[in-house]
Amino acid sequence: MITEKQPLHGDPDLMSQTSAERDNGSPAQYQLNNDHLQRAAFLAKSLSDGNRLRILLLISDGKKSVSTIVEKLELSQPLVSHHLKELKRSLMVKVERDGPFIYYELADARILDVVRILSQVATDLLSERTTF
Amino acid sequence: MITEKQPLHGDPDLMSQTSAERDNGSPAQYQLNNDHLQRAAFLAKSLSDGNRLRILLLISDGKKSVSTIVEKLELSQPLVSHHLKELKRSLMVKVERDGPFIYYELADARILDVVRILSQVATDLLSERTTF
DNA sequence: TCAACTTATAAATGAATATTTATATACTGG
DNA sequence: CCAGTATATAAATATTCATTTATAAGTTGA
Repeated sequence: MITEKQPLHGDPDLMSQTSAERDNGSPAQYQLNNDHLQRAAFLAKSLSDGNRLRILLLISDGKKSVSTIVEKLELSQPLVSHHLKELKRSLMVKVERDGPFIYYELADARILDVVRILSQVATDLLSERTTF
Repeated sequence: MITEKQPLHGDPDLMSQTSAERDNGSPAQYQLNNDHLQRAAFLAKSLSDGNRLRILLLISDGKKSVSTIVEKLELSQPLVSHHLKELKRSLMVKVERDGPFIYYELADARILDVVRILSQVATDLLSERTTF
């Protein structure tokens, strides 16, 4: 069997989509086909943790070492490493070594744009809900 | 009656953040404080599943009944209901009843903007990575 | 009321994930 | 090489989550 219908969660990577199986009839309403959606979902998963967003925000104005992130965010060092690994897996950060230090930097400024929009939308949705 | 459901255990809500505890020294670099990041993370979690993105895309050009979503996306009805519940929890969909049919509609067009940006960023990050 | 249809919920299962604690690996100066 | 520092990884745990199967609940027309 080659193609399963459900996108199984095996050991996913950003590039683990091989399909372009069927277009389901719907003419890619907004230029978004299923592969596009899967990739977007993959990035969204990386953005779905508050501590990772704090890390992304912190490294958005220039590279920071792991120890700097640990100090500024008051998180344990293994936890920061764990989250950085996830962010690296989704290609959201660039990594650079300088001696014993390893510097992480936001890979694409649009990622922070997305976070800002999400924050604004969340605020608006909440106010719409509570305004009546 | 319409939108209020009894929580099973104590499931979180978009508004479960009450803090504004500390600003951690960092001066809200981009107008984003910790609460903003938590709310953004909450929405991102709703966007982190491919099937939910498929649903959001489908209902982005007008309300659709559950059965329509089931047919077009070829997902089981309980699975669609489950995802719609999650989308409702994050306030991303508006719900409207008409007889036996229940129609779901995208609550805010910017949500689809976010999906598009994420898709584009993912594509770009992949090409940057594989181009060398 | 009954029967058919539409949608929601419950229970079960397996996989993913965030966090902690403990340990390993890698780099540098002496 | 050694000691110290910086970072990563392993193991363990508890929680969350996507999916399936089965069943309930709400709506409408007869």
